[in-house]
Order: sequence, then C-alpha cells, then structure tokens
Amino acid sequence: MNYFIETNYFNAELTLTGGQAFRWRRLENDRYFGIVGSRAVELKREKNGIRISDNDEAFWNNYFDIQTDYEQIVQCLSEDTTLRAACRGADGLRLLKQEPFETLISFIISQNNNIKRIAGIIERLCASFGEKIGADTYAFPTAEVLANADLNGIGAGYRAGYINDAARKAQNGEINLSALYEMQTDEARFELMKIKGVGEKVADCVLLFAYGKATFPKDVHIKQALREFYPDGLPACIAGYEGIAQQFLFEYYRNNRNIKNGRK
DNA sequence: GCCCAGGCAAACT
DNA sequence: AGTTTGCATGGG
Repeated sequence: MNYFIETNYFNAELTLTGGQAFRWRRLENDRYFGIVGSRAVELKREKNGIRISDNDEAFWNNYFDIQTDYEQIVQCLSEDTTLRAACRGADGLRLLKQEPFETLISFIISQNNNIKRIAGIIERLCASFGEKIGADTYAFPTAEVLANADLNGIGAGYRAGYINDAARKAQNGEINLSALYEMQTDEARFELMKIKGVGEKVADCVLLFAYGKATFPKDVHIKQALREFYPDGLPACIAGYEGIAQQFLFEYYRNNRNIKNGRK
C-alpha cells in the first residue's frame, strides 16, 4: 500500500512547495499531503529515499524524474561559480513531471500572482469543479467541465476567462496537449500560445514542468536573473541541463532578492 | 493606503 | 516592433 523510492537527492520543501506544483501541503514531522491528478497521497522523506502512500511505482518514478541523476548534473553545473552557489542553495531540488492540463491551468492562474494565492484559487477550483475523491479532497477538474464552468467565485480575477479558453481548446481539439510531447519545443510553445492568457512565460513553465522541455537558454525569459548573473552570455556547462539550471537560478535569485528586500 | 506577486492583452508610440 | 497600461485579488 506504499512505495519507497530510493534516492539521496530530494528536498521535499523546495521541490513540492517551491512553485512548480501547488497542491502539496506540509504536515507535521516532515510529512507532506498532496493531490496529484486524482491521487491523494502522503509523502515522507526518509533516510535514503521517499516514502509515498501509493504503490504505482511507474507513476511516481516518472513524477519525481527518478531516472535522472541530479547529483551528476549538479557536479557539471558547478563548473560555473554562480551555478555552484545556486546548486548549493537549492540542494535536493528536482524537476517534477506533471500532468499537462493541470499544469497549464495552474500556470495560467500563476500570472501576476503569488504562490499562496495561486494555491488557494486552485483549491477552490478543484472543490467547485473536481471529482470528490475523499473527505474534503477533490481531483483536478477535467477540461470538459472547465470549458463552460462559471468561474466567478473562486477568486481567479481576470484569469477566469483564460481558464475557460484553455479548457475549451484542450477539449474541442484545437490543441492536443498529448501531442505536444512529440513536438519540437518551439512548435509546442507555439501551440500553447494559441490560448488566451498564455504568453512566453506561462508556456515555458508548462513546457518545463509538464513536458520536461527547456526553452532556456535559447528563449531567455528568466528575466532579471540572467541579466544580473550572465550579462555576457551563459556558461557552456549548462548545455543539456537547461531546465534544472533554470530552476536552480530561479530559486537562487528569489532567495537573494528576498534577503535584499528583508523578506523571509 | 501602498507594493508586490513565476504576465498578458490591448493600446499606445 | 518596441513600450506602456490596465487588469482582479489578497498578503505583507
């Protein structure tokens, strides 16, 4: 009834609550509760791995990108001074591979918004339109339901219409989210940007967190971070690891900026 | 009150 | 084709 994933490289707090996914909550004793698609699970970081209350090994190996050797990647990225610091500051950070529709809607909601409020909107969206899978637990809603859902009342603000548009296009075949796996990154991005409310940034987040496609460094859209750290171009050691490098730099920049601004 | 938050679309030069 | 502005909402 549960599954132990062997890995020494996993920081639950950073990976689950750092802004890739929005449905994980920290419980007592380093446990986490999360809803992934229509699975509600509890997770605990243990000595040499992750204990999770669901035994679908293939699913979780994919979700946590287990076949990727992050320690080796960190070693490569550490050739660059800034990236070495960024890797040290975000030790155990992995890239999740999430379900495309849920990721798309989540990052539409994320625009001009903060993680706490994003999570709240998503919970209300799920409670209102998702299938009930447990006491007070709801799956992420389907595109069919969201296509014509009245989204007033979940606090999404001006993003409500964007959610409807994305759901409609995913539902009526204008965009086939499953087909994006096989596409070139640029082509997949072009498809996503047909949706109202999806620009380069949202598209890139979806490409990265659902499809594992990194557009960086070609499409430089981690705005300030790259300008500040690499005004003269990117270090060669990033090649092949654009996605994780991007996420490390994002964390690093966010930390530094928060410290500078006196936030936590 | 003010500013910001993993931006984007529309309206401007 | 680049730059500015309005947008809903809640937390710090």
